[in-house]
Amino acid sequence: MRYTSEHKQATRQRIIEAAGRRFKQDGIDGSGVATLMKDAGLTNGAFYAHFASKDDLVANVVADQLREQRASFDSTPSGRAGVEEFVRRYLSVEHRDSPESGCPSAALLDEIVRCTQATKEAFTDGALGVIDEISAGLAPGDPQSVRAQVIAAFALMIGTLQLARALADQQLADQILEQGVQNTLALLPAEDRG
Amino acid sequence: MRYTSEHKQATRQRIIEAAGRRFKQDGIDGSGVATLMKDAGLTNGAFYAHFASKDDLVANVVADQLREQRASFDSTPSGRAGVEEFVRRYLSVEHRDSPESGCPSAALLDEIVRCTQATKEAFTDGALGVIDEISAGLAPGDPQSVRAQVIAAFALMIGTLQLARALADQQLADQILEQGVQNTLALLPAEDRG
DNA sequence: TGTACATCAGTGAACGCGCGTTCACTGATGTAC
DNA sequence: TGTACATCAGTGAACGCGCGTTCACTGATGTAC
Repeated sequence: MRYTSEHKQATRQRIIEAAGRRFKQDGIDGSGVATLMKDAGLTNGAFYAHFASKDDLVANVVADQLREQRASFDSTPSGRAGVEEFVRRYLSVEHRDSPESGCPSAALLDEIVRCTQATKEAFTDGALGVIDEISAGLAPGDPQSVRAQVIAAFALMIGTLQLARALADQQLADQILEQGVQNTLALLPAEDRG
Repeated sequence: MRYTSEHKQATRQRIIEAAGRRFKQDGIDGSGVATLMKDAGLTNGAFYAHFASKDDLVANVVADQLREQRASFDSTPSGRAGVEEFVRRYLSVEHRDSPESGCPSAALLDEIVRCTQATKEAFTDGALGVIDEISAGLAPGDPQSVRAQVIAAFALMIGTLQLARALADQQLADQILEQGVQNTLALLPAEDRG
């Protein structure tokens, strides 16, 4: 089956996106190459025509996931209102109950810590991209002025979502999400700047 | 080798503590039973005399880790000063660089999400124990009044430590820890109550 | 007190299985003539 | 335009390995007499 180079690129992207969903659902260690390829509608042997190793895929998936998250924020309204909407969606029951289509940091952060240097670098670049995107939304003229607050808000959202997911008591988890929204909004600058 | 029942209990505890360290370093999925037993100075076959399965061990490790964390907080000075000391130690470079002897939530939270119900229940009970211990330290007469703030502070500390560990840029990670201390202290009640 | 026996924590080899990875092969398409 | 050939994305079986788990066995200790 000889195809155009576009075709191969499209397949590669399909593998990366399917792996993103699977990793967030079952963990990186918990997802085998054969399963990932089946998710993408292929057999295991084709994997190494696209990636040098599973570690190589992981780094690409992390980069792609954060690029995607940045893009999703880019399409929300700018300014304080947009950020508030983002925070409420992030700390929603829907997001808590659907990790496979949600934030890669909340689902994978402590596995990423144990990954290769390349993956950690992909995470660093991607996470700073997301943070700068949010900062620019809040303070278009001077994103640096709010960056520390945005990082703190992001850390609080990640920790809150992880806690809400891990708790066996659903009512308590609901409460924690609600409180999380208030606490996160309080950490962010009240008015648009710049 | 017939021993007293104390001996068996001591061995069991040794396995649980060794597994705690190993899990926090290499992840739950990343730690095999044979490795865990070798860490405890035993061979793999003895494992099933102590635990029904690896899942059973995981639930016991999670419970033990949080009990330990609660006890470590119990031994810090009470009141706002003690909590501040706790926060600074939690968000220190030493804690960032030694996950194997650190907070189980920061190292394992998103793996715990994917564990059995028994493990999530062990986490829920243990985490509430830690949170109530901290709350009681801050407001001895009325811990409930500060519980939501303590939960938010805990979530922020977990997210911040995970971010600091995942970032490939160490200088940035250092900054994030420092800012994390300020933000966490700001979330907590300023004065002792009760 | 001294000896024979029962107990059972721990050993270490083995089980089937899924892991990441390799490789000989297939066959639809693009290209050369 | 029609045909022969080269390409190479994808197939599927196989590799050695470590996984979680099982099991026949060992041998130091506590107990019975």
